[in-house]
Amino acid sequence: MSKPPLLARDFYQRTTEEVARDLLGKLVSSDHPDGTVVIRLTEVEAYLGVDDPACHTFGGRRTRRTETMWGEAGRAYVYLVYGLHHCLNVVTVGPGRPEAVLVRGGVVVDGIELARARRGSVGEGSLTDGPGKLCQTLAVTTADDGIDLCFPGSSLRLLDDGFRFADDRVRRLPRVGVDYAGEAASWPLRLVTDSKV
DNA sequence: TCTAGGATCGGCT
DNA sequence: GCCGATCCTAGAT
Repeated sequence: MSKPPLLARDFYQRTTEEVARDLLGKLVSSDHPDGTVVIRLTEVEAYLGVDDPACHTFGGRRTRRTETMWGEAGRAYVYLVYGLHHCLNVVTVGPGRPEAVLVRGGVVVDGIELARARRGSVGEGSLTDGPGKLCQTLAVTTADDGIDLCFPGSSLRLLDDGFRFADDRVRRLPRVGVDYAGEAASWPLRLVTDSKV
């Protein structure tokens, strides 16, 4: 496939909800010694920082884990949930505004053989239909926390090949797995598209 | 130090 | 549809 341009820093330096919407349809490219896997994003969730009870930085929490979210936009925030699954996020806005977009799902558009090998014998549809699975497919771990997604030499990058989902293909739903966040659990910050690309 | 709980997944009923 | 795995993180002591 041809080589689509990198998303520039200013793409991420907007409101988190704008970035989340525009991330749908963009490409995530992951380079490792065993090869490259590229996916097109079809599902994301916005996390709105210190005023969002579902966000790791709610109330201004700043710890070693969340340090990346407090920094520059356009970097990867990777953490471990339930002790065994990784989650990939994209830091938005800018320094001092610890907000991010959680990457929940996509479809593999390049490196399908490697993706299958990493995920074991599972059906095509279940390759990347969840944050933990997606990280396994892209071989993303906490070692990738803080990576600059705008830097051409990074092993993890976000690309724009010009594709965009039409507004009528984007659905806004409540976020998943954040019941503990009270009313915020029902905020429609989960953006889903149908995965037929 | 110690304790409680989690931005999930896959297997089982 | 329900439930357990599994261990890191954060906050309390």
